[in-house]
Amino acid sequence: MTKQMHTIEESTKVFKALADPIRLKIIGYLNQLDHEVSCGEVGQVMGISKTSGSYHFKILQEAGLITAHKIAREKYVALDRSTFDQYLTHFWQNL
Amino acid sequence: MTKQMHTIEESTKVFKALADPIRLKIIGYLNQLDHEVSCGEVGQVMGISKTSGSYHFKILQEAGLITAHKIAREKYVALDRSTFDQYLTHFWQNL
DNA sequence: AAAATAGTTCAAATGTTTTTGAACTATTTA
DNA sequence: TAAATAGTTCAAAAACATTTGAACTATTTT
Repeated sequence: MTKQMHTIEESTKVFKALADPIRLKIIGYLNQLDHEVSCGEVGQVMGISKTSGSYHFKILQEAGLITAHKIAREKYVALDRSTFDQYLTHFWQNL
Repeated sequence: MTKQMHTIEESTKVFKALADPIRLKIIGYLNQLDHEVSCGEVGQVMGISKTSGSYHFKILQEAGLITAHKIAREKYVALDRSTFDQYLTHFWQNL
């Protein structure tokens, strides 16, 4: 609720995470589902290797764009919409 | 006014343009001024070489984030807020 | 006309991101 | 217990982005 200020470094990290076609497609997929899914499922749908998937999910997670938690063998991810709101929909308020 | 759909490639180009600290600072500078300024002035304020400035303005322009027009020797730039609105403030509508 | 100024272009160098496959950990199934 | 499955890590390779300086065009000033 309180006004958030972001450093240039934080903003750069978020926009770098968004600046890749695979990651944008992952975001689009997670958006239309709107519930948690395993990394493996997403990777299959995207047609990428598990190593590549692991790399891209790490980038998204470190930017705060997805949340993740492990259940047994599997890692489940979902969009963190608050981060999108802060950096994208409220872009001008942060600059 | 009409609903705009963007390809993954177009979105990637815009987010790549935003994914750099110098370019984010340029955007912040142009935002607070809210009138056209020459590339030279912006470059000086940012403390970058004219070659580097030329490169960054090209990236921003090709992404549609700034408009530019030449008057004699000088190139004047300003933010194109409609592009920011389409890709950032209306991010979810485009996915 | 010569010198200065604003910006672009080019190629080389440097730096960063992404992909790949092999080896690994942890969990589940047979 | 052995084999299969989900995901991570690592280092090397490949691909891409950025910086640099020199050479260039076009305009303005002296």
